[in-house]
Amino acid sequence: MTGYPDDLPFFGDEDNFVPAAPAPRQGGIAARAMAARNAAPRYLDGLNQEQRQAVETTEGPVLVLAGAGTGKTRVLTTRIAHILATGRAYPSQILAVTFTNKAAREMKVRIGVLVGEAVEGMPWLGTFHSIGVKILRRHAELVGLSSTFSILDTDDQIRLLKQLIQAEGLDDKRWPARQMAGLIDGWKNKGLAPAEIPEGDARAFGNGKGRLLYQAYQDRLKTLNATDFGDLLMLPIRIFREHPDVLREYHSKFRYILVDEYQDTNTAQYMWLRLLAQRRQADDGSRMPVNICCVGDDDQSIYGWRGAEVDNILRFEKDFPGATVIRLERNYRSTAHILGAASHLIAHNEGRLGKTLFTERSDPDDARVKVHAAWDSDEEARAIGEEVEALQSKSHALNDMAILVRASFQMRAFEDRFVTLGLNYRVIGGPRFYERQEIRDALAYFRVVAQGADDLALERIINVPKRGLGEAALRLMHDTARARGTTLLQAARDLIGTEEMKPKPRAALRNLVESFERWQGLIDRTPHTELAELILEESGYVDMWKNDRTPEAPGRLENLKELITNMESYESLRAFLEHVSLVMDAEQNDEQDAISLMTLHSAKGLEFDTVFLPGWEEGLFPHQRALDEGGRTGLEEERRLAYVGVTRAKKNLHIWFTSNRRIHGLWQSTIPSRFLDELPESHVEVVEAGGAYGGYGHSGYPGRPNPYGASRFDDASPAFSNTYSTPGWQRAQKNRNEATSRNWGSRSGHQVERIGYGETDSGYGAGRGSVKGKTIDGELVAKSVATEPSRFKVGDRVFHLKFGNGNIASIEGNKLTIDFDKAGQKRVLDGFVEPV
DNA sequence: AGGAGGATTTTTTTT
DNA sequence: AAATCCTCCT
Repeated sequence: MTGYPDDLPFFGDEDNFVPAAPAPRQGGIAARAMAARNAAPRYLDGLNQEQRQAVETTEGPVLVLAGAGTGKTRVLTTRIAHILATGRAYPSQILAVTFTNKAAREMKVRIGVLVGEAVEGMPWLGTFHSIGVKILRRHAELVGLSSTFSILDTDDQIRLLKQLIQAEGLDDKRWPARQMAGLIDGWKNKGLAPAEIPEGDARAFGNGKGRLLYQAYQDRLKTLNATDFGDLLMLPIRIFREHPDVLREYHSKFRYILVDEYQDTNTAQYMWLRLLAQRRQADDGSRMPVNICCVGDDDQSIYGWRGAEVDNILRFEKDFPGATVIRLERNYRSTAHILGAASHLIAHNEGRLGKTLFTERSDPDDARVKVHAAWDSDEEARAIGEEVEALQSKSHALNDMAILVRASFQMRAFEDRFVTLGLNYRVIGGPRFYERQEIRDALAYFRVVAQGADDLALERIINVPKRGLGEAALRLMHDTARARGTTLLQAARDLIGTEEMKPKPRAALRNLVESFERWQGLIDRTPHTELAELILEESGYVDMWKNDRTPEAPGRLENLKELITNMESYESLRAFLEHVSLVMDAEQNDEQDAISLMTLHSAKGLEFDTVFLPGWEEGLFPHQRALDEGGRTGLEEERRLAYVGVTRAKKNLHIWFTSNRRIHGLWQSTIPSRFLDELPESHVEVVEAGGAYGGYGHSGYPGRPNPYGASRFDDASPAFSNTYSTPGWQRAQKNRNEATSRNWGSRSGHQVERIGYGETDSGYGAGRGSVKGKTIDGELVAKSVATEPSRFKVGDRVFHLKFGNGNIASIEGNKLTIDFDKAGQKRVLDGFVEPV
């Protein structure tokens, strides 16, 4: 064990923000003594030459280009251990940023192993966001917040924006809050304040009110004493820029900066880093080295859609002149076949820094990458389930296997299958614990108690459980709060003393307000788990679910219990709330043996002996939307995602595609992914259908009954043809086809050869265009309905799929009132009926 | 105010 | 197909 030097003072107190203690001087007696004691530091054992260089080049800017499976995390953790062990810095003087909480956790554990307990003293190891909060809490008043500010989740954010959009007199259908949230997020990722956003962006939303809404949103956040996720990056940047003295504090504090997954940093994160790293002068006027070390792999940049700029990594040497660039190209993870497949695939991308991964493994027994075909997603899940069971019986641990999907909806088929098989599985990053309705409600109660100004939280639970405080009551509270410039809770308090409300809601409101006051009074006197239980009981929230007869109710009560249990490991309600807002994931127990199921995105950084990659079909992977919105860049990002997937596998890799997949409830035939063609034949083996997986599920052939429910491969049923011969749908079809051919026309050579691929016209039309088509359909159909005079006139006889035949009684625009023979009078949209 | 049932939309990936 | 949203009815 290479111990952390005992004689170094421990520096763990995060709140003790003193100017940095001087680091032990290099070459000083103490340092030399330590070096002697650690003559051959064991942590360097087993590193190859490049890795060792990356660990030992502690001074100056360093860029480590680390390909998949080349020991990147090991280098990072060892480097930190090295800095600590050689006495170059105290734990609190190292800033280490990761992207995910998972990665931060793992690094903590691994440094702990290398260095011993000193890792507890690394207060600045975390994600960009968690470190951002820490900085922001310290200096909140500099940006007009108080240090108890709350962090909004996406739900709150959207509700807030919706209010603002409506307040501007805009139609929130035409201008969805979700979209506005996306825009704001994008701007914040670029570090742009409302005044700085491009004019074009500002005009694009809400009849040119984009900028105004953004500003209104920020103002509102300030009065709520709240931030959103983007602010956790933006606001520290603003503080650094506007308060050089604060920035200087951090300059002298952080002696070493390390950044993981540098290829995924967005512009705001980049600015944040540069502000911290690009100091010019030390306090005594001498030039200080910028000890920043960024580790990344341009081939694994998969967060472009979130604003990540691969450019940051390509530009590193310009930003930090004199940087040492170290390449890690020796792969320790995968077989030569898997590595060969991955390299060949990623070589189809342009604009790479270019690395050549190699391995010294060569075992003739290594399996090639296997490509399998299935009829549909059910067969795919069934066959993979079988393969998993077969491996299991050959004593492979489920823990060593993973299924990596492109989109989370794909997970369901596997979950269903594994439940039937009784196979343990673990969903990683799936539907998150803290995003469940009951958990969010409970948290909203806690937020109001802990942060009385949290209007959004109060709004969320004001009528949950039902207390007769509906829209009218809420509107009154809002108006009062706005008129007096107070919080919603204060407005409620004021209102119960007046006659403005009807007696019934007023009593309910009084009851609630008094409860909150009582709970708030208990916050410092009662253990927080106890208080939490008390709140959920007294508010009637628990009873609400106890009385709920839906099948989910018991599960929800379970979740609430688990929530309370989770809270025990935090010291206060506030600490817990902070954790939750940053880490939306509850920790999972990886004790028992289970196969992992997750998206490709959340698989980055992990590895498994056996990996299954289902759903390699055009439109799904590469995803149609990535293609439509990102063009060539989008395609390349998808390819990098495929590369990430392939390189997760150590020994066995199975890739699957199906001929049919259900998209939005409709079966579509699909074309195998172009990425399959980009795999090198020498490393791939195509597993013939038939054999073990042959006879399944080809139930759609005409003449055979389909045991799996309706399928469009059966001859179209009357109901089916009815639905799809409505004029609205036909118009949609026509538009879709036009849109599709436009797409094809504008595409470049690469796709042309694909056309011949899918011989079935349904594969081409339905599979490809459908996603895009739908979006376009929506608009075109809506427009034509709105502007054209109705195709019908009063008295027409029409047919409706659900209600049968009837006569049109009256027409308003595209809405028809129809007297149905059987169903009586109904109002129905024009597109849903057809003339008889 | 609240519920029922019909209409509409949804799914890419995440801190 | 399922979840959410909306409208109308009680």
